[in-house]
Amino acid sequence: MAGKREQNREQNRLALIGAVLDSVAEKGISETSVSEIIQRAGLSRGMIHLHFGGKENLVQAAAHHSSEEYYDGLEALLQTAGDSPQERIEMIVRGDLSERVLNRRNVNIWYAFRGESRNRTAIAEHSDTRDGRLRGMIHNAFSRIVREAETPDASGAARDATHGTLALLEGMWTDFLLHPDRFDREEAARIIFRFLAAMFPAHFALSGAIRPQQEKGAAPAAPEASDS
Amino acid sequence: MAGKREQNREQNRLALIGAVLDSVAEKGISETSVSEIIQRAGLSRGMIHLHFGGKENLVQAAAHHSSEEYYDGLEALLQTAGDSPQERIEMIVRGDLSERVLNRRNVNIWYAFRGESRNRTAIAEHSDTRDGRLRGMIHNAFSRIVREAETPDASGAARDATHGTLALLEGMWTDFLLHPDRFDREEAARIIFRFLAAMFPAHFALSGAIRPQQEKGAAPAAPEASDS
DNA sequence: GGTTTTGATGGACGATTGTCCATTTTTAAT
DNA sequence: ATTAAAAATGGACAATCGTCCATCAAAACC
Repeated sequence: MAGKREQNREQNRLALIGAVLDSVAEKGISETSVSEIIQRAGLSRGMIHLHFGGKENLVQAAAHHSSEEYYDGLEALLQTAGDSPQERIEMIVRGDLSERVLNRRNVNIWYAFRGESRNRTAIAEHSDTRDGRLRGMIHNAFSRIVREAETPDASGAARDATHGTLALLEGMWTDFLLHPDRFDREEAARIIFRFLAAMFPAHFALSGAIRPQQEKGAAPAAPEASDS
Repeated sequence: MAGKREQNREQNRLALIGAVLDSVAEKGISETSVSEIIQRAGLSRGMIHLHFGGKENLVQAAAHHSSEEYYDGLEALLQTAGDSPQERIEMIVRGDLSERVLNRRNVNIWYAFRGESRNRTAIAEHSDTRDGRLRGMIHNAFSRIVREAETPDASGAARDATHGTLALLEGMWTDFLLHPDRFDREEAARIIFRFLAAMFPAHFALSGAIRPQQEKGAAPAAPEASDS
């Protein structure tokens, strides 16, 4: 019953948001003008003001939307993971490095917004939200690992492991941003697990699936389906 | 000697570059207009076209300048470091996290340029150059460490340690970008060394001042039934 | 001191920016 | 079928963008 009226309305809202994200991913923020947006969305000039009250709010909504998409993808993956903390961490790491989450489009959008987040308050939240939610997921898992392991200074160890894992993931994203061609997802995951295995050998040494053989075997480079 | 003519010329060139960097750090790239730049530099409108041929080239020169500054700072620090590879790595890490290098101004500039680097070729080089040079420094040190330690698969270990350390540093920078207030340099360094100590206990265990907890006790009997 | 040379100035210029509204079109209600 | 309401249109508009050049000021040379 949604009403054709409201249905179209929402559809156009999403078209505008999608157009912003496409343009930001492809041309960058500075070249994402109102003209560019409405052309991509195939809508008229006034729609931005009508639906969002201005370009600024639209960009903010697009940032929020992108953030939600990122989390939906990650949490969907997490639901398919087992209950053990090491399984959850492994799923988070592999999910965060998977092609669905870590691809040219998302990385470009993410870093474009970050670069401008200084001024745009609402966009900074976008990054903060991600950080906060992801941190919570990882920290929960490490807390359990550390508790089981009866580590001295458990809370500190969990905190440091969380902070370190997040930093590693961030670094890998940056790596992908700067070298999308030569980026290797398997290598990125292997390195993270190598660090984790060194810190928690009982939990990650085997599950990490670290292959000692890293002769630069002609691993079939990921197809790298750079969209857009 | 220098000629008052040429002296002023160079001085104005630098004033323009400095104005761009100040503006980018403070207001972001999108708000760094020609008017903004010449106002900060206290020069006339035509200077940009005269000295750089256009705004685009000026911004590019500013990115290059910022990159050089970063490296000068880091290499100056490195000269005061000892010869041992662990000393050099520790100096790089602490230098990269020091207030002289990692501060709001630099981080804002760095990420602002990164966010737009997709389009601006020359700015992408700026990031690449940093990456290439820094990677070389770190990799050299790890190669020596790994060689001394007679690690199996030495080259792979050095490569992974380099990649991981770089990713950790990048992640810490991102952390600073998003939370400059609550960022803790000591904590960041401690976490990195904690990871390194876990990987190379003989080299970093003591200098890190944190005892790695990886030594499993006599009665570890992992409570986890599944693969540990 | 006069002349040449070059750096520096600031306004003119067309292009493009984002906002806003009078108008038209479409859907829902009567 | 008619009316009321809402959504969509596209152009007008002032403001701002970056470029460029005619003009001016001053350092360098003779």
